[in-house]
Amino acid sequence: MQVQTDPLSAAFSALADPTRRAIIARLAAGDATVNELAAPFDMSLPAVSKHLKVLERAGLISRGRNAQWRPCKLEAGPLKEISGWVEHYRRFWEGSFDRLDSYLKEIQEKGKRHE
Amino acid sequence: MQVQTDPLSAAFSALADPTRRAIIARLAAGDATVNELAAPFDMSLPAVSKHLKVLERAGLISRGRNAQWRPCKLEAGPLKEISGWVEHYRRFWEGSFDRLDSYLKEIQEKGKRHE
DNA sequence: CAGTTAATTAACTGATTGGTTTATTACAGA
DNA sequence: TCTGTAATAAACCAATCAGTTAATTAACTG
Repeated sequence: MQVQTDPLSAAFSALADPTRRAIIARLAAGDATVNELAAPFDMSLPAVSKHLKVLERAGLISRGRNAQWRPCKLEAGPLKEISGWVEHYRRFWEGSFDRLDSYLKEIQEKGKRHE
Repeated sequence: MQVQTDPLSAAFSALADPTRRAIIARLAAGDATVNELAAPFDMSLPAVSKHLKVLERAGLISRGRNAQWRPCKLEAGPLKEISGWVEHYRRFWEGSFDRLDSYLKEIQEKGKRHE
């Protein structure tokens, strides 16, 4: 199961599945248990459990414990990272050319440090 | 190769790879040929060609033809879609109000759920 | 035409993904 | 302590992914 990818890749990968995005959307309305999250899907419970594990490993959700229920909670950190990443390209669907240059320079610096 | 997924999934999936994100970053600085794009990577040319195909199928790049070169060009439509999707969750990483809000919601639900 | 360069296709490989069914763990309540 | 419920783990499977090397297509050049 997904070994040591960088956080951004893990987040993108986790969101590249409609089921998992639907789970995120559901959690935006409030915390929910695994069974509650699984209800809308024509899929076994273990399958949903696996999706939740993917989301958890990507940091997109956290899970608490309340008796035998494991309430899931949306954690937006990775969403913020994705937003930050994609916003650097905003000029490509709009008109302004600000801030991209510094981003590219930053990337170039990282490359020189071999990353 | 990747059969008929929805556009958003295809875009997220395409971006869930550091090599492909680096290619996107490079193309943000201007169009480039396959060899130019492949240069920074310790990877065979066919491997890069495959990455480009993934990006193309996701609509993130387009390819023209200039003699034997295939200039690649960034297409930001899918990036805009991702931006739109993720912005729906902005409230989850802005402000401490939301954390308090979900905390209160959680407390409240402890009493009335699973009656 | 022959030779070179740019890029893709083909065939193959090992790892990962997304789902299944069955078994197991953890807890609550009578 | 026994039973039911919530959830995960284990084992398995087919499909996809990310890379390789070797072959092929397509275009320019001498």
